[in-house]
Amino acid sequence: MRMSKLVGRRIKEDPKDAVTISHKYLIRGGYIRPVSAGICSLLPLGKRIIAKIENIIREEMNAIDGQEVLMPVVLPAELWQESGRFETVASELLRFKDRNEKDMLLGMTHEEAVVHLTRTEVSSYKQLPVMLYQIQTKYRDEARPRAGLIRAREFTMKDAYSFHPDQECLDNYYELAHEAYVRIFKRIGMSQVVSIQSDSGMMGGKVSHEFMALADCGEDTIFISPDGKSYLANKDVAVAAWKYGEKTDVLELEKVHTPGKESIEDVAAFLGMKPENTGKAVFYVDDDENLIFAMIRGDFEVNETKLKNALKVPNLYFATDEQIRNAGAEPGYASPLSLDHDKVKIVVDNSIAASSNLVVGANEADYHFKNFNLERDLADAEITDIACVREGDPCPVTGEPLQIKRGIEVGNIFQLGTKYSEPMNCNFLDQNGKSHPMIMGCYGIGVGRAMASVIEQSHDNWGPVWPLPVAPFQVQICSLNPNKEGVGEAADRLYEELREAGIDVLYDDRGEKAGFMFKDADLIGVPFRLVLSPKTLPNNQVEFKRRGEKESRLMSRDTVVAELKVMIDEEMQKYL
RNA sequence: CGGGGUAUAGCGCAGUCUGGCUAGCGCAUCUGCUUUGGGAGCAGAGGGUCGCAGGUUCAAAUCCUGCUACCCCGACCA
Repeated sequence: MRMSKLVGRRIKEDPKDAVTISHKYLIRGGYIRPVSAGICSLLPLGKRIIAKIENIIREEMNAIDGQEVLMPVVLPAELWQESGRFETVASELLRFKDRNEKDMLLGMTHEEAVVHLTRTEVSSYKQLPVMLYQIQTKYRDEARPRAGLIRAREFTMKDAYSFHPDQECLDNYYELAHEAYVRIFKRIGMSQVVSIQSDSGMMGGKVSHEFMALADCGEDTIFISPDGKSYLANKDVAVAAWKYGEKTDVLELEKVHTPGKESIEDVAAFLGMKPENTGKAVFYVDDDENLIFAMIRGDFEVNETKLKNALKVPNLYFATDEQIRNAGAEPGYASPLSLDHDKVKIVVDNSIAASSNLVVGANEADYHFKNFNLERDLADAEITDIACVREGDPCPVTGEPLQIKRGIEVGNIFQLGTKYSEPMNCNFLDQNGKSHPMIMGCYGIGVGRAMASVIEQSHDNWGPVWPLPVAPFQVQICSLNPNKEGVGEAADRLYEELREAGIDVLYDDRGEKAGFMFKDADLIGVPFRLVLSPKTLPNNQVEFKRRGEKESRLMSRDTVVAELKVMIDEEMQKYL
């Protein structure tokens, strides 16, 4: 590619709206252009990178017997009504009507579509297991797109779906898919990707992992053991080996006057105690307005994801004061004592069960009780873990203090089970001619998000430093003073030779000032740079520099093509 | 969906408070000359529905009303 013809201008200044590194460089380098909030076009440079990422993904999916398909972006609502998701998924699903007033939607994920395909094409145990995948545009009507490609409304996704006759087969394949994902991210050149335990959310299913690119701008919070491998989990599901201290003798309940002390900190300070000597009450309601009373020790926060999973409800909302009063409790002074158990579902954290003589509300303004003990005062409560892990809490595996990191979710894998196959009648016949729903897994990768994540992890003050396997070009030629000493003609010849050698080469033939071309080259981030100039060409030499390194060195013009081929091969080996 | 901010040339901005010459600056673009090792200089040129719609006024980028879009924080997020 000749730079004089390349569409996509470089921009000298940071765009005012961009906050993250990847967003800035994707705009400044001429990789993407925004069209609307969370919607953008890919320019030639961006498209080249995306194509390389897609090909790596494709190779690895094919290597685990995946078959590539392409499903529609526009789907009929009836398909989503079969699974029930047309109603349950909220406003991220863009719905519309066609000219015949038929309900349609833009696909945001394709479980329904792939089940539709599989139930018509696959019916025997002899055909299983099978995995279908596609690389396709998805649309999610995000409430708040941000950070360029990190959270977009329209984006490219690789989504794969596997079908199995039994759980063991899925377990085995899930492991294969996990290994394929590890290879994919290594080949893309992301050095810091971890697979963590995660919540499966609206996708359903039990076992799931997220692949997180560690980056400060990431939206997800991850807890990691200090060794970086013993324990890794999303904050939504993270657990810790909490030590709650010793149980002590149960004391008599004692009502105390605590005027105006509503918060845990105020009450504890007023009574000369610590937050961990108190019990905190948090009220929620679910979609059916059932009231839920969650109780946890004062020094912890309730983890709503854990609570949702414990209650098996999709959504929880903070209860209003009115709803709390209707159940016989007093906001700010709510108590597990004297609650109407018929009107409220009670869930208690392990921390409460493990503690003695806590301060709790008295269900009466300006009063608390001392010496609450679960086993005496609330014996029938459901006890489980609904606590948020805190930084420094002991790792459940090693006991070391857990660390917090931020991550960008670039991929995820789920075991779906029969969540879709059962309601949608995706069945197969076993050896005995008996019909069973297929057991499913699904496996996603955000392609654009992966490109942005590579920049987040691989850049310097001048632009991205692309790993060779995904770089838009492998080699860039800068021709300085092309009208002197035959530099221009020599650069033309070198460009042709490199192309004939099968090397992806970008040729800056514009004859701009050196600094101008170098700045552009930095923004394009091509791994290998060759400079031809009147300074070295008369000696039959070209300058060679790796992107990201300071030092350059001279190469003989006669051997440069061969040397580059070797270097490219060696460099590619590092990512396998 | 709640809170905050912005909207003037392709990009970045000034001008708006206090209404008043032909709406300005830097970068980018085009022409010519000089330059050429980390975003060059000189000279010239093109480019605007001042987000949209109403209103006030002799006069609106500027004041008033409504709307829209975009960005940031939060809620939400397979």
